[in-house]
Amino acid sequence: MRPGDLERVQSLPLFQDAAPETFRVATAGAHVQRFPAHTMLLLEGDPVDFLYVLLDGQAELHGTWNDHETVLAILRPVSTFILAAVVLDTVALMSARTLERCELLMIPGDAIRTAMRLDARFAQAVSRDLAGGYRGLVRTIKNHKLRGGVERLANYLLALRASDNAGSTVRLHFEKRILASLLGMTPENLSRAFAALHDHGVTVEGSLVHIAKPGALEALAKPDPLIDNHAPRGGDILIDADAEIWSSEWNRATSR
Amino acid sequence: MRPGDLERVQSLPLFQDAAPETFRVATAGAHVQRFPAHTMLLLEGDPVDFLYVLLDGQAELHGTWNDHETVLAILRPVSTFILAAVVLDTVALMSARTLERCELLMIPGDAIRTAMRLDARFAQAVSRDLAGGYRGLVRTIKNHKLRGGVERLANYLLALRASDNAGSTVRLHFEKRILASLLGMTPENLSRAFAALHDHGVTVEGSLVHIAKPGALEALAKPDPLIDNHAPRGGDILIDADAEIWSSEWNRATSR
DNA sequence: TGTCTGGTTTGATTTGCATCAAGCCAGCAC
DNA sequence: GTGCTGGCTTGATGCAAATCAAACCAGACA
Repeated sequence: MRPGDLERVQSLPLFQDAAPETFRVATAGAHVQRFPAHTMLLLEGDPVDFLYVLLDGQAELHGTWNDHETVLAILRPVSTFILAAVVLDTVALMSARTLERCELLMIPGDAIRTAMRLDARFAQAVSRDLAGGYRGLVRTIKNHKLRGGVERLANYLLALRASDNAGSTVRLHFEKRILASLLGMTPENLSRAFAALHDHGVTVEGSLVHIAKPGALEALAKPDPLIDNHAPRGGDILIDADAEIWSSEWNRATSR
Repeated sequence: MRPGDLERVQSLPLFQDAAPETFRVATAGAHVQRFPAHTMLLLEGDPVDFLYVLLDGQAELHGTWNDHETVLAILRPVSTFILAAVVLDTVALMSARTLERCELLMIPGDAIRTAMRLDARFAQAVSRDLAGGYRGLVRTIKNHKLRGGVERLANYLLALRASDNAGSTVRLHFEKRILASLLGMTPENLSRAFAALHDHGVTVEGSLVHIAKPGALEALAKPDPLIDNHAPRGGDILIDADAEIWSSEWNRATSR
C-alpha cells in the first residue's frame, strides 16, 4: 500500500464516521492488489469475499444474460463496490472488470460485517451508503424507462460537465462503446445520438465533446433533480444538500 | 391499530432483530392511517417524514418525467417503503399512490434514525434491508436492459407462479395497464405480448392466466437466478438461501 | 333495462432502435 | 513505409415497440 492510501480510504463517507479502532480492525486483514487492464475481478454468481475499494484506475460493473452483456456502472477512484453483496454475504449480481491498470484495496467481508456489529456508527454509515446507492439505481431506472436514447446522452453530457467542473468542453473518460452500453444503446446508435445533438451545439472530436450552447442542450435534455443528481434544484432552501455523496461512480456513470 | 398489527410489523426482517425497547420507542410515535383508493400518499420531490408500512391494501410507487409516468413497484402487505429516503432524511425520488383502500402505519423518520443510533442490531437490519433493495434494483435494471418485452412478461409470469405457490393458473393482482407500465411497455403491447405467449401455452381470461406448458414458457423466458429471484439455482449447495427476504414487493413486482 | 365509463383488445401506421454491412481512421507491429 | 487491428462512423435494412384509432366488453349506475 502506498503512503496516503489508507487516508484516502478513511476519508470515504463509508469510513469517515467509523471509530478509529473499527477502521483499524477492518483494514488490518485487508491487502492491496494490482491488476492489469481488461482483467475480471469478480464474476456474477460468485460468492463475494471482499469489499473492494478502487484506489487507482478505472473499472466497470456489468451484467450478463443470454449471451448479451450490459454495462451497469463505471467506477473511478476512490470508490467502493459490491457493498450490498458483502453485507448480505451472498453472491455477486454484477461482474467487475478492469478497464485499465488498477490498484484495489480488498477488505475481507467478515471484517466489514464484524465492524457493523461492533460499531453502530459504522453500521449507520453502511446504511447511508447503501441508501445512496439505492437512490442512484432508482434514478437510473427512471432515466431508462422514461427517456429516449438521445435524451439520456444529452443528460449524461450535462452531468459530466457539472461533475468535472469542466468548461464548455468535457472529456469522455472511457471508450464510446462502453458509454453506449452504459446508456443502453449500441455503439452505432450512440454515434447517431451524437450526430442528433449536433443541431443543439454539440460537436465531438475523439473523446473531447464541445458543448457550444448549454442552453439548447438543456432544453433538449430537460434535466430533473429527481433523476439527474446534478440538476438545479427548484428554487428552495429546504434541501441544501442531498446526502448522496456516494462512494461510487453510479451517479456520474448512470447520468445522474 | 388493529390487534395483531404490531406483531405483523415486528415480524418484518427490518424489525425482528431489533431490541424490544428499540421497537417500542420507534413505534411509540407512529400512527395508523387509512386511505381511500387512488390517493397520493407521497409526491416525488417532497421531504419524507415517515417510514411507511403497508398493512393492508395495495399501493404503487412510480416516477415521472416530462409528462410521462412509469410504475416502479407494486407494494403488498406487509412491506415498508421509502426507507432509503428516511435514512438519508431527504426528498422522495418516487411518488406513492394507493391502488385500493389501504391501511398504513407511519413511523416518524426521526424515530427510525434515532433507533439506528441507539441499536446497532437495528442499524444492521436497516443495512440488510437496503442491501436487499439495492440488489432488487440491480436485478430490475438487468431485466430491462438485457431482455425484450415478451421475455420480461414471461419471466414475470414464472415469478408469479413461484411466489404465489400457485398451480398452473396464476392471478394478476392488479390492472394490466399497471403491469404494462411496471414491465416497461404500453398496455397495447402487453396485450400483444400475451398473444405472443399463446404459442407457448399461455392463455388469458381476465386476470387469470393459465400456463399450460411451463417448460415451453421457461424455454422462452430463460430465467436466471442473477436476475429472477425465483429462478432455480445451478446445482450447488453453496448458497442455500439468498438473504434477500425483503420487505417489499420489488422482487415479485419487478419480475424478480 | 339502457347508457356511460374505463379498461382491454385489435388493427394500421410511424418511430426508434438494432442489425448488417461497408468504409474510415488511428495506433502499432513488422 | 506496409499491413494489420480495433474502435468509430455511416448507410441500408429489418424488427420491436409506441402511437393513433376504432371496436369491444364489463361494471356502475340511473
